[in-house]
Amino acid sequence: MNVKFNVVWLIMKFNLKNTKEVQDSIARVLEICELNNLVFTEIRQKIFEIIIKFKKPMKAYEILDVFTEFTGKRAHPPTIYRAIDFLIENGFIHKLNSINSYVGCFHPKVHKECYFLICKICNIYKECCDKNLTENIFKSANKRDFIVSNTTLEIEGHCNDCIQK
Amino acid sequence: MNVKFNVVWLIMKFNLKNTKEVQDSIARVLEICELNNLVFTEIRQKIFEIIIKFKKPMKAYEILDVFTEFTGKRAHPPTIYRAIDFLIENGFIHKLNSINSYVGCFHPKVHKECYFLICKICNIYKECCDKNLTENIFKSANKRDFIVSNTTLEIEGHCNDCIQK
DNA sequence: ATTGAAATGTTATAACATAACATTATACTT
DNA sequence: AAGTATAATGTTATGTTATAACATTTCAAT
Repeated sequence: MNVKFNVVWLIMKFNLKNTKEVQDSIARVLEICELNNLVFTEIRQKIFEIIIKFKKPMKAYEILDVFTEFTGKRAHPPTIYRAIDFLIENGFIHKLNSINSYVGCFHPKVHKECYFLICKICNIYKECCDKNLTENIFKSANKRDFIVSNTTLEIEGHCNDCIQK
Repeated sequence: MNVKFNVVWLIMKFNLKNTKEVQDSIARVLEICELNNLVFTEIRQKIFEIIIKFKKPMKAYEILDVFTEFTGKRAHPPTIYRAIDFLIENGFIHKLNSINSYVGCFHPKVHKECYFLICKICNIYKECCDKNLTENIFKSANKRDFIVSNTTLEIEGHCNDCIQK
């Protein structure tokens, strides 16, 4: 499938804009890399930027297309997936398993567990932390003699904006 | 990849045994189909049986191989995926998005939302209902002006048996 | 300068899933 | 019972998501 037109359209539409939120997240990531001696290469930066600025969950091959578009040179899937691995590993982005997509993290390293609201209509997502809920999940699992290493909580439904319309 | 040996080995090992739990679930599903005029065809039954008796999350192509093995005639992916769709739609099985696998439901239609514990070591899963937790999730989402249509909660970690060892 | 580890480039293919259309089964009407 | 509409299945091909494997480059530490 030729996703190109679609992606270009989306880039134009959202222009990968630098909101305050996005800038803060990027600054925070740079800081974390500095502090932890993580090699935040050109490729990893570009890919992180694309994901965080896109504001919607991105498919790996969408990222690939936008990346290629941006840098001018043809990239291959492993390039994207390697960067994705790095970014997930360090908590800079998250994968939404229920829709095979990737989203930027707006408070990297601050939280251990968060969950996601995904609007089925506008496709926008929201990253949420709820300490109480997280504790509740751990407790529920522990009660069943289970040691939690990582959780996936994804909630699909309709966001407020789309309900209004 | 030739998954055949592996699957045969697994069938022999677990023998797709009819535990009380499995029997109850099958009986319950038959009942639900009866009540709701659902067409529970041979194919759908066989595939449901394989999944529920397997006791571990199954990949679609594993199901395909076991199904082919069982029925003696070569099946194609759409056959499996169609049955999977039917079974999920009616709440007889669930998909674990985080590991692209399918698991049988041990209390079909009784619950609306449940969550899953997946042991990283032995690969066994446990389907759990926690009314309190479910309510908590809904509340947390509603607080953020979000109307929930469906949730995915998958918890990876270590089960008690594997911790003991 | 040398070298060793990490990152990237490149090709190929594995793993997961569905589109599209042909055929068969079923159950409902007349 | 024959006709017919709908659902289910068969079949081929292909779309989508992700990784293996090996070659090359980069870059910091000695």
